[in-house]
Amino acid sequence: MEPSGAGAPTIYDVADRAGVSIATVSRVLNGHTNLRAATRQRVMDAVGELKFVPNGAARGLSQGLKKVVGIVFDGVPATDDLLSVEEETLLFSDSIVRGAEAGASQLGYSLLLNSAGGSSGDPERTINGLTGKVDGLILLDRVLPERRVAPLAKRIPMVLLAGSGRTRSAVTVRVDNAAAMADVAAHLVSGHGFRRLAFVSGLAASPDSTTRAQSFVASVTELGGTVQPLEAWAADWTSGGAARATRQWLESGGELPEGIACANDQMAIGVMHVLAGAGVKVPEEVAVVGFDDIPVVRHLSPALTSVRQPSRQLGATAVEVLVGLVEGRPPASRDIVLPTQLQIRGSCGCRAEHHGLLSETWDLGV
Amino acid sequence: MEPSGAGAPTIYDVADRAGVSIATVSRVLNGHTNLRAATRQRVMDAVGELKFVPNGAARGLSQGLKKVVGIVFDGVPATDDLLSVEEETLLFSDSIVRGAEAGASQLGYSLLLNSAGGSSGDPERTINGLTGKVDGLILLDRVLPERRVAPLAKRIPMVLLAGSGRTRSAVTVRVDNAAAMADVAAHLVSGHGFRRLAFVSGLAASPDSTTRAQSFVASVTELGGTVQPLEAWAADWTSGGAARATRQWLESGGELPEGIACANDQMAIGVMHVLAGAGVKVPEEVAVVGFDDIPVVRHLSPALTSVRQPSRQLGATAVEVLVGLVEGRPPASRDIVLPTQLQIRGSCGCRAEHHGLLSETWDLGV
DNA sequence: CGCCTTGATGTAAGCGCTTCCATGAGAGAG
DNA sequence: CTCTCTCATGGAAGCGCTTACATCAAGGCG
Repeated sequence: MEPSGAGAPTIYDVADRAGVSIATVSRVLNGHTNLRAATRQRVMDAVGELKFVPNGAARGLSQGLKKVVGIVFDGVPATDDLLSVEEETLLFSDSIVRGAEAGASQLGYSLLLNSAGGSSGDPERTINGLTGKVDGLILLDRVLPERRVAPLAKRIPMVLLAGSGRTRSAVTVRVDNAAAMADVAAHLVSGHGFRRLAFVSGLAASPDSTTRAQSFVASVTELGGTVQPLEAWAADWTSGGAARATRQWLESGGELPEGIACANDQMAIGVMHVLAGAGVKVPEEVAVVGFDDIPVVRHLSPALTSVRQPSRQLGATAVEVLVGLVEGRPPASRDIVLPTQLQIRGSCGCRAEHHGLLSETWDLGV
Repeated sequence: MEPSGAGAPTIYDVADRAGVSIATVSRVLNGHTNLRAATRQRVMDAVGELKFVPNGAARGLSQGLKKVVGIVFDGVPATDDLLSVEEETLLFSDSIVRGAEAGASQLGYSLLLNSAGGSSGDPERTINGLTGKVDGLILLDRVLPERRVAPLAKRIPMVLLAGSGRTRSAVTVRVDNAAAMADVAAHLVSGHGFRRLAFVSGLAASPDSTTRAQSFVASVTELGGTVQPLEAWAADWTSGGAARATRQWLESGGELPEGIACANDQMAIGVMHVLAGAGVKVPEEVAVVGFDDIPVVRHLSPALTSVRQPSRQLGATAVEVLVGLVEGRPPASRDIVLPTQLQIRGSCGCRAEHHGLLSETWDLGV
């Protein structure tokens, strides 16, 4: 095998073989009209015989359009035995990526995958370099602080995925955090009749966390409930952090709320872990609700009630909007919001606990 | 924003600004020696001021090297509510992809992601089109039948991931299925002293399945055990299929083996499901072992003993080899084999069952 | 029956970059 | 002080493709 397709047939070879000019070949390749059927056929034959595939680089150069969009997610440490709870998070971005890939290929684009941050070095350098290889860029939340986004967005079409929606510098595609937490609040307060609630937040710097917190507090209050001080239940997105916060609250004699909503599932798991250790029964004594609906939460006992995000949709939509931007079509909105869905299970008190091998959501298709 | 980076600075702009020729700019950009320090500095300044990023397409065209490799995995139905066991499989290819991405970015390459098959139409067309955009291709097992691989591999550097290793047309990177099953056999026969075993296979057409089956049978036999007829326990990679096979065996009065090894985890889950339904205790009456070590199996009760594959490694290695191929370095071997590791848990009888909220492998880092 | 129109095809420029070759300016040697 | 030789730099070709423009043949019209 020659180093890198040396000797691959070019459009000239096809033209020679078909006895036409390269312009004609290009025309049939691009589906132009105004071509005699016989000519088109001869060209197609030559293409087939030579197994000609147009060189994407040349095409990109001459059209100023590479038909490639990039997606950047936050890198994770490159250990192979990452067996902690946090591994489950990956599924979230992976499934966004799958959605994006599907969307891209449907539009005739390819998806360039890049992680940034983590072990991959300076995210800004990485992203900047990418810029030359793609027509547009999708940034997952948290790969770049918001103020770094603006200058980049000026130079290349860009959409932010799962950002706050408050960024003015780029189009955002995200999930309706506020509505989701309103749902949770409604279910807990109106549905179950709980009044005294708590909210476990992620890092204070994260827009996702603050939005969820604010919306939860607002909704609960409006419905006549109260939320314990957010600071007391502040954590950092990890199960460990949430466990620590929960333990401190209990040990300091804090009153047990009737329901605890968490900004993500990992933290809900941490909370349940500590509660179980302290002999507090879920959901009998306190209800727990998560966010993200990562797969594993269906297998906890009780199974965790959680907010499901349309992650593939998120990815597909982001690509659609981005390609629109690239091709000069303005987006319908600068802030595109997708709906979530509350997955009700046992941890809020809605269903019996599950201790079996498999939960009922597993369809074995037997 | 202009449609697609129109007006982005080019190497000419940089040259003008720095008062040098484009050749010189190109040299400093590519780290050539033989440049006066002052010149280099002026160029770098201009690059910085203009925020110049070289156009990848132009570069690719002129060097005949795009610095992009593609990875093709098998597409899945694009439903967003794919809540079945099979969802967990995704984690396997996703984590290969992550490994590949890491490997690529370390080598200065980018990763082009593509699914083929499934809802994405004719895989061969997809892959063929990709050919023009990349310098080399990684194919995950099962995206293309082996005989279709050869002609493609002739035209572009290619590595097969998780293939049989018997393909002569392309370099293969895979896991040591044979050794893995030998480990399982050894553990069951020599470790636990079982003699009467069974093996649940995947689709007969899959090299992964046949290799695992053969190796298991050979090892068990050599160690003095016996394996029930493979045909009786033949399934199709899915939990439903395995459940069906198990049920049939039991209902037809087949003797319960002392241990059941499965070609993947989904099938192990299906088997355990049926056993539980039939009142057969695992691991007391029969041991069950899986393959892949997907995350969820740690949360079954009993937790499933399974073979862990170094999936990130697999991806990273594939990229390394591929880039070597692209750059003209022949691979160390045409068939690269990575080791697996047997994760011992409760389902083979090694540890107490786990009914708690969390299994002990979950490190909360509290 | 010649002129203008229309449709099919060829010609050539140019996309932004790398790189071979040429050029010119010092610098050391004679 | 002139002659090579070296090193830094510029000139220009060419990578494979698209596309504006030129060309040419055929047909409709007066």
